[in-house]
Amino acid sequence: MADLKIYNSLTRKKDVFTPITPGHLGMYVCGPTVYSDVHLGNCRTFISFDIIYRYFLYLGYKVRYVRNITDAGHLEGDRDEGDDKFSKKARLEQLEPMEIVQKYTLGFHKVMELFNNLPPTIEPTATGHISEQIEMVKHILKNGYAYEVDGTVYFDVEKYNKEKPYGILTNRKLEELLEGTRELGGQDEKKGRLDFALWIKAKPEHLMQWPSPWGMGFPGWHIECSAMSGKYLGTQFDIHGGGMDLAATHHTNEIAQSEACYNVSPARYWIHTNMLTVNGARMSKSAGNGFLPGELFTGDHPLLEKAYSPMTVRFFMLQTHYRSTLDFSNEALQAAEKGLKRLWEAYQNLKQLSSQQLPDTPADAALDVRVRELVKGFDDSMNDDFNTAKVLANMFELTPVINSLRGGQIPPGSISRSTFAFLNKQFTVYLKDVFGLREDSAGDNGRLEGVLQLLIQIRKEARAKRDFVTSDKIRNELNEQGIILKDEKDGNVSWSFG
RNA sequence: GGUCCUGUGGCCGAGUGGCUAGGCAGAGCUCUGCAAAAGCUCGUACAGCGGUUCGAAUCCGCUCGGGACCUCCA
Repeated sequence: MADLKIYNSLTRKKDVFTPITPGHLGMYVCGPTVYSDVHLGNCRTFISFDIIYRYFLYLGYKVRYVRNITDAGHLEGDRDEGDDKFSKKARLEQLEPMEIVQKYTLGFHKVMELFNNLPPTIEPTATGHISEQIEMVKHILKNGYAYEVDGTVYFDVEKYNKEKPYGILTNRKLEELLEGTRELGGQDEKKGRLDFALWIKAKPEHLMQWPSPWGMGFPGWHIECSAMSGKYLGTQFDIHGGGMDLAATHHTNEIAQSEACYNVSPARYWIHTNMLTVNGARMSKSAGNGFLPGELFTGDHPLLEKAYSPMTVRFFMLQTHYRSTLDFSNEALQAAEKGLKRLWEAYQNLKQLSSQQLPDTPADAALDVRVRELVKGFDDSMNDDFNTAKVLANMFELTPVINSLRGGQIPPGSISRSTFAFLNKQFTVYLKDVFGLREDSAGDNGRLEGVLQLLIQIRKEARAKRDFVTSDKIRNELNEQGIILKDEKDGNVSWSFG
């Protein structure tokens, strides 16, 4: 099999992927902090990794895909003081912190399902792994890379940096980082400005706190990923992923923690997905320019001209490489909607063709070769750092061939039986299994189909009698209901939702 | 200020040193009772200026523009 190349943030180039254990993949992706609704930018990351997960499954790997739910700690701003996000939100909504967690976790899962993302194989929560996190902090303390001040434990970045480069993931030297850091007022307890908390002392009024060797407190905001990835994937595993915004702090600190604890770099390949932007600026919770998936599906947002379905959005994202920023606009979304429709209808035409008899030797050898090359290109493109956009381009090049085969513009038998089988299999597998696209309006199609066939039959009879008043009435009124009838060359009539 | 990424035809977007990306929109044609759909044809783009090269949108330098990170964020 051809090599799979992955752009590795650690080496800043495309590396050939070699698993630690042949045939197995361990992948950790930073999940959401469930104190509010996920917005579309978050979804992009999870969709990107869903495609990566699906591609490894397609390649036959046994994958352990761990994606955490952050439901503890995390202060508002890294000031090591004040409220954590859950307590704040809990007070705001007058709920228990765990009710907040439950509410937004359920919402998150619902959205993931709408986008047809496969669930990870393990989805651990931070609150469920407090003892593992405490153990890890103890270990780091014992190894001398952390210190305790009045119930709070800090990671000693400068000491660590003397032995191992701290900023390797983003290619920065400690001195440069120090220059960029502001003086933190009233933060005397930290020895170094870059030091970050592993464990934080809780004030009595804190809603979420746990006992520890250093008193009542809660975990710092990087340790959970280190503890849980270590627990479920081992101290070193294949792939660690997350949004690009996490690289500079969160992932940098994860590497430092794992090195300080186990003396090993946690992941061999780091994959970072790029941001979703709106009018050129990054979509983020704090900027307030975030779209919620629900607003998108209903079209209920000032910037949206209409509603867009989850599959349109998924397809829209697939048209751009995961490491490029993706700008969100009505025009782009509408183009995606139409493009997906075209692709989907080609797929349906392909299914219609499946029963045809084909020769062993193609009548049109050049076409036969071209089809094979395009289909083969699916794997080649994915092997080049998951180039989904290129795969789609190939699919679109195959679309007129499929449609012509169906419509008769290309005579049957032009391609061989084996080529057709290859096309049929790969087109289907890629569309559904690798890209995870599915029919949007799956619903009451069973009965609707029957009714439509009746109307199509009546219209056909009217047309045979040249009663175009009746035939046009049927077509036009169905059109108003959002159903489009299409007369095909051979006299067949197909329909689709407008 | 520091570390990076990026600038492609009307819009969105892939991309390899030399061969048509693709989608959407637009124009023409074929088919059709008409329409829609489908099929065919059409744009010769790569921020600017230099350099390397037989040859660069693709490599290097500079200039200009956009963005991310350095502070919670996928």
